[in-house]
Amino acid sequence: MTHAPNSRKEETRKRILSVAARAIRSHGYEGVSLVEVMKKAGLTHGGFYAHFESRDALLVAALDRASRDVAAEAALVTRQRASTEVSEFRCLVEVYLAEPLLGALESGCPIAALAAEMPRQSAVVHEASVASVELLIAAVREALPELHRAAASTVTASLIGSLQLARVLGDNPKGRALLAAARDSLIQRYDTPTLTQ
Amino acid sequence: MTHAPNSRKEETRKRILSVAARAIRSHGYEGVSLVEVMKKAGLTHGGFYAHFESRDALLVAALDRASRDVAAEAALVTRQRASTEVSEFRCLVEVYLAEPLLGALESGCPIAALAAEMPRQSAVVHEASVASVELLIAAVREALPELHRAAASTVTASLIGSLQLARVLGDNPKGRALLAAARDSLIQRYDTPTLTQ
DNA sequence: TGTACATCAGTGAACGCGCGTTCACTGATGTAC
DNA sequence: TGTACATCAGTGAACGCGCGTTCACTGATGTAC
Repeated sequence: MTHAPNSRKEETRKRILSVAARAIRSHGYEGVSLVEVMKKAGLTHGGFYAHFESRDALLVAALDRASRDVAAEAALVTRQRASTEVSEFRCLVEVYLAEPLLGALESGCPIAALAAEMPRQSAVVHEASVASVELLIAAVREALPELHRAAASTVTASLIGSLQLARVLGDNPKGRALLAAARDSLIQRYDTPTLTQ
Repeated sequence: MTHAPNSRKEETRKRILSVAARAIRSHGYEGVSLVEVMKKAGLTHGGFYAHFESRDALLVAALDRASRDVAAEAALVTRQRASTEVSEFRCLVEVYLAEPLLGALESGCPIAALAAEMPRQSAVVHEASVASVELLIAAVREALPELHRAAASTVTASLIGSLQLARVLGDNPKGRALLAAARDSLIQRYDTPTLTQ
């Protein structure tokens, strides 16, 4: 019945963070409103500074949270399919460019949602953004067959660019076709056994 | 000495539009401030509505202007090199992923700067954005060797994704390396004579 | 078990600021005669 | 050429609004005895 100290506060903080991790993806760094985030977390805005030092601190934590969530989902799908013949790279591409993401801006990779805003953020937010881009490139490198690991940054760029363009076209046949073409192209080109050309 | 009617006003409008075409790229749709745009055009903010019906109307016109500027530059470079052996596709890639763009957010393709914001804009701005994405894909298709035209949307996604990621890394060796890798990868894969594989 | 008190998560009013938009106006330009 | 007037591009004050941040407070939770 006794809780660890700070347990209730900690839960509230997690709730705020979870709302914020969705908000940065659906509205962008600059579109996030503290009042809205707190409201969606079931609180009034005044309590915010008991949990985060500043708006920037929230953006940094939310980016981290969103990145971890996407990485965890990719890892989960990969593990689930480990027994089949589906490669790690194919799993990554299919998670990253999954069709439901077209209509769910609050889900999916935060870098696809935020890349263009990253260079103009404050130093802390920019630095966290750079780190998160480098982590994504490293994750893509790990998932690629050894033969193609040098292409990691190019593949990452294709992933985020394709998701963005498909979302602009919309959750409709045009957007879905663009997404499918991107998946096919990446898998055909890079999902080859290590030793063949 | 006599000017055509509206000539002075027309010039002012062009000046505002030119400032706005840079502003949407350096600050995003949502980061554009009318007060700032007017100030940079050498005017006070009150006069804005004599030139544009609304903020949205400016965003639409600025996107159009920026898109045309980039297309014109690509066409110019292609024409300048027409006598050499450099292909149209290679010119496009080199203009689109040119190194000086790393430190010049106000230049370059507006879609790289705005893609993630496009799905959440008002109907008019979103529609203009979709049209501009489709125009870019069509331009890429035209520039590609015939053999590879089916890959137009995938190539476009690589272009915008690469420019964005390189800009996040910054105007430094890391950003330049990413950009160079993207150029090399695209040229190596797609800039092949029509009939060879 | 029951009362008294300390802790602390969350509330809501207030602040100064920049935004998009409106509008009465000023003053320079260009026309009429 | 010179004066009187109309046009119209641009000015600047004002509006209502939502923002990030601060802070005195309330009221529920948990501890001491």
